[in-house]
Formats: sequence, structure tokens, C-alpha cells
Amino acid sequence: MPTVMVQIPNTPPPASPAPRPAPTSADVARLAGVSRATVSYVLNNTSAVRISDATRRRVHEAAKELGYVPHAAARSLRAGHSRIVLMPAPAIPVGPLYSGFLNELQWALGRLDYTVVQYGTVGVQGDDAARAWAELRPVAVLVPGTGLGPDGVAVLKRAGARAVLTLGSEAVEGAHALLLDHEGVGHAAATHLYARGRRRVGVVVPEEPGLESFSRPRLEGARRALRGTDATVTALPLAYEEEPAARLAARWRGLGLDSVFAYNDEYAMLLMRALQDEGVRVPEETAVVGADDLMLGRLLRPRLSTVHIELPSGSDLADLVDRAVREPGAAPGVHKVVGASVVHRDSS
Amino acid sequence: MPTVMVQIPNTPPPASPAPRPAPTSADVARLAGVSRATVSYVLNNTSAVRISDATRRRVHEAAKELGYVPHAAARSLRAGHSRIVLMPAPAIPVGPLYSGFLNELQWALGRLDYTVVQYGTVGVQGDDAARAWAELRPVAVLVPGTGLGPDGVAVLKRAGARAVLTLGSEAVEGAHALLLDHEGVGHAAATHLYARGRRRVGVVVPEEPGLESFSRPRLEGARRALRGTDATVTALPLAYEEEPAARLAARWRGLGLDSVFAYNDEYAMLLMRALQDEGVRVPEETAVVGADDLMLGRLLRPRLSTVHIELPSGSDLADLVDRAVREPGAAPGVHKVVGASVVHRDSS
DNA sequence: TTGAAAGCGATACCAG
DNA sequence: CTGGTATCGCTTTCAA
Repeated sequence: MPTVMVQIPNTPPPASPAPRPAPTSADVARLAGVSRATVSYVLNNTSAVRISDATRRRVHEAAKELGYVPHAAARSLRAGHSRIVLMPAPAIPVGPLYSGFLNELQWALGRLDYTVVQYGTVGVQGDDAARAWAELRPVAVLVPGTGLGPDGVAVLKRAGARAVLTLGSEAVEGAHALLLDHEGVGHAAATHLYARGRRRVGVVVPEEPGLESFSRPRLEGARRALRGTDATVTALPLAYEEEPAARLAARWRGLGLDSVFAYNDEYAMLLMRALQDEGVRVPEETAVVGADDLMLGRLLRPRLSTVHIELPSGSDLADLVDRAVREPGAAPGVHKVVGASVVHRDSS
Repeated sequence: MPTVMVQIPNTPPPASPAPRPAPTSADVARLAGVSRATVSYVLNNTSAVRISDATRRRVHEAAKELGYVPHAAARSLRAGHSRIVLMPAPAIPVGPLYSGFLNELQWALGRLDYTVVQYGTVGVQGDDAARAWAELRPVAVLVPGTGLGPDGVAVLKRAGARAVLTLGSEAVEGAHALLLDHEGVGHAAATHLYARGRRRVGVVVPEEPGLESFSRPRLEGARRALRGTDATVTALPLAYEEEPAARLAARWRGLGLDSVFAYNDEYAMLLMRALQDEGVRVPEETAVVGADDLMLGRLLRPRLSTVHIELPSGSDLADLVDRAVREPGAAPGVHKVVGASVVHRDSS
């Protein structure tokens, strides 16, 4: 659709090549015939000052006519703080469990009048990332997983962050921590398998990068659960592809395992399929347990036993953030999120 | 932990209750014994001006010592523009296909020196959302799905956005469009089923809110493919739960369908399991086709036929954004993303 | 090579 | 009830 541009006298030039600057509150003031201060009072409903209704109307109309939108940067520069809660956007494909949790959290923080910004920090590591985040002067930072050290926390605090929360398996100096207790997940799975009479337990460890901070503690938890018993734990590195799964299944009988905790439901599905294709009977020859309690586990045959993980509700976490922001002096709290419970179905 | 405050001469007060303000470039200048201008030159590597190496070192050291981090808001206020590319964070749980695409895109935009901000806009609709986004003065806005009208585009443009791109099934006045061609997906699936001799085709339509903008065109595409033939298309509303799926399966034979396009692979898995539990043989009695070509389709038995969707690569889209930003005068382009191809496996 | 100062847009104090 | 004005942190032009 070609567009022909014609210059018409006394008409502003076409917006495209020389877009006029965005209207400011000064423009609104001029159009409404009042001062900038008055505009600010009206648009922010400042209660400490009374403005005549006629003036209010004129200001609102002028603002609408110009399509005025306040400039967040200018505002927070003046205010000395923002209402931004910054979260690094997950760099790895994140499951439905976690992404649902993030959405709920966003919604809850939005209700508390925070602006949630997921900052795309791909390829920047550790404290450099913290510096990049600090440039936005967020009022709070919520970091999933590892990757933020005590120095990073200090950088953020010095940049005015009133709360730094980490959401992972270990606490970081100076930050509030939500301990997700992945160890508990592995522990629950292994305990369950042991109770069902299994003694040679495999634990799938995904080879995908970025999952170590979840997978390592899950493996460790399984180890801890069976330490001092007559059972053994074998780590099974596995990439999320059919071919590696088939190779693992092919040498399965040689491994002499009678059960496996497959990291999560998706890996469990992958491995269970490979085992069945190889003729290994589930659960008779090998019991399989997943984690995350996804829908797909209920759709498999046999139905997949899994570890249900009780995440804190988004609103709970939002409240926690809010409290931390309002009381920046308080000692960083460590909140252990327990709630790994086995859902026993047919695969174990 | 009550804190007693004592003013100690020449000593900063305890950091916790009255955190000292973040260091500014003026602080750095003072410590380095130079002017603010010099600090700015050094930290930004301004090439138009030559600073002695000794001064450079002093400035860098001072900055490091104070933990100085520039204030993004002040900077972009002064500059008159930002490098922010804003994307509304998806409000609905998003599949691995799409979330992988988003990550790739973020990475690519990061390489082009843009800051990707996923703005959590839950509960704000249409043009209100656009106003909220405009407050950040993003240089570009990338909106998936529907929900942005021509007015919203205008608001963003007036706030200085040099490019607005929509990513969905229909173009919006004034914005560049990436047409995802969901119709093509439905069309491909239905055509495939017809070619395999099926004549009574069901199409699953998810009941989950927020998916209409995907599901409607997929259904429409199937309708279009079979219009004027002897085949029929039946819409099948379905919630993503076991129970509704079982109910649908229970009345399946009464529906007299010989095939179904199940919206995507996950719904296909859900329905296929319910059908099999009901004794309906797949593909003999009913052929099933999914979409998105997820791993799980390969793990089902029978292996799931699916529609593979060729999304543009993240770098391609990033380049497109970059070009649109650099040439804001150009007429908004409409880029049709074709690439729906059937992967025939065993379920159809 | 470095410094002084203007100004980006919004807000809040203090006068009128 | 409304207007002038200083201020937030940073960049950049102009002088020195």
C-alpha cells in the first residue's frame, strides 16, 4: 500500500519523518491556560490542595486532547524512587508450574500498585547483571535461582532497592530468601521409593544448562534420604531428546536399577516412554517418579507418580515483598517453603 | 531488633533505618577531584573529547569505590529517548514453543543494545494498557495477540515510540504486523485430514480465556479448508481438565466424528487419552491431529500427527524491530509468517 | 584538558 | 485557590 505524501500549507508536516515531541505537562498547562503546578495537582488528585471544578475540567480536557501521558522517568527522578519491582526474565524455558506462579505474582504486585518489570538479562552474568538492574532503581528485586552474590545484593541496595529477595535453594547474604527446598523434593521421592521396597534408585539429572540449581539439590536430597540405608543412588545425566533417552533405556538392564526419580514429570515421560519401548515394565521392573504434578502425568499409562510442590501463592509472595519494602530496616528473613508431598499413582 | 540511634560526629549513621542515598556522578566527581562533566566523559568513553589517562583512572577508581551505578531515568530523561523495547508479559500460561521464541528474541535484542522490558499488565485492558506502557517512553513496543487498537498505537507513537509491532493474526492500523497465520494452521490440519479420507472433522476450541485469538482463527482456517467439500466441521469446546475431556469422550460416538484437530499437542494429548480410555481406537475410528510439534507428541502412542509452526527466528524479528526503529518514516509493513506444515505420524 | 551551566519533565514547597 | 521556582541525576555545549 504505497502512500503519497503531499505538503499542505499551514498543516503540520506528516508525523512520520519528524515526529513532534511527546506533549509535556507544560503543553497541557498552556492549552488549559493554567500553570504546570496546577496540572500536576489535578492529574494526581492531590488532596492537600483544592482546585475549582472548572479548572479541573479544563485540565482534563486539555490532557485528553493532547494525548498527554506522564513521563515515568521524570516522575521517578523527581520522586527519588520508583515502584518498579524488577525480576530477571527466566533465561531457560520455564514450565507451566513456574510460569503460572509468575503470572499470579505479577497480578498480585500490580494490585499493590507496583510495576513489575521482567528485565531480559540474557548473556550478562552475576554482578554485572546486578549493576544493569540497579540502573533502573527498582524499589525491589526478586531473583529466581542462583546467580546473585552478596556483592550483587550490596550493589542493588546501594542503588536504593529497599528489598532484595531470592527465590532458590540457598540464601544469599543480605537478601531475603525464599528457600524452595528442592532437596525436599528429592528427599520425598527417594523416601517414597524406599518405602515401596526399591533399593537401587536412579536419579535423572538434566544436561540442559541452567537447570543445575534445581537438579543438584534434588539429587542431593535423594542421596540424603537414603544415606545410611542399604539403598544406592545413581545419577543419570540425560538430555531432553528422544535419542539420548533411547540410549539410556538400551543400557538400562545393565545398570541394575529398580526405580528412578526422573527430575520432573517431563523427563519422567521421556524416560518412561523409552523404557517401555525397550520392553522394561513400569512399575514392575522399574518404578518411575516425576515431580511438579503436571497434567501430563495423569494422562500417562501407567499414571505417573509425582512429587507435588506447594509453591507459595502469588499474593503471599507479593505481600512479603510489600512488607520488605515498607520495612527496609528489618533483618532479611529466610522463609522455608516446605510442601513437597508425593502423589502416589501407578508408576511406582 | 530495636535500633538506638546516636549521632556520632563525622560518622555516617547506620545504613539500615536511614539508608544514605545512592551515589551520584557528583559524588564520584568529588571523590576523584574532577567535575561532573569529566566523570560523564570518562564513564561513557566519549570519543569527542580527550581525557588524560591519569584522570580516567582516578574516575574509574572513585566510581568503583562508591559502587556508582548510573541512573537510567535521569539519563534517558536528558537524552530524550530510551532504548527500551517493551513487551507486555503474556497473561496466560504460554507454551514452550512460544516462550522459547521470546527468550531468543530477548537475547537478539540485547545484542542490538536494547533493553527488553516485559511489562506485567495484568488486569489492564486495551488503550489503558497502552497508556501505562507509554509512560515508560519505550523506543519500540512489541505486542503479542490482540488487545491493541489503532488508538492505542497512536498513544504509543505520540509518546515517542518509533515502532509498534503486533504479533498476531490480524494487522492493526498504524503498526507493523507480524501475521502469525493461525488460519493456516487450521487449514493445514483440515486439509491433511481430508486427504486421509476423513469427512467429519471435529475442532477442539479451548475454553480457557485468553486463547480465543489463537483458537478462533485456527477453527476458521479448518472451516475454510473444507468449505465446498462434502466434509463437515464441528467445533468442540473443551476445558483443559481430565473430567471435561472424559465427558466429551463419553458422548464421542454420538457425535459421529471420524477425526479431530485438537487445537494443539497438549489438548490433543488430553483428548486422545480420554478417547482411548473410552475404547475409541486412534487412528482407526478417530484420527487426531495436534499442533506446535512439541516433544510430547513424539512420546505418545500412537505418535501424534501435528502441525509444525515455523516461527520467525528471534534474530530476524529483532532485526525487524531495529529497522523499524531506525526508519520510523517507513510505512508499517505487514509480514506474513507462513510455515504451517503437517508432520504426519501415526495418529492420523 | 577541564569546568560551569543549561535543561530534560514532573513535583512540591512557599508566596500571593 | 493558583503560580513561580528549586530540585532530582545526567549529558553536552560553550568557555576557559
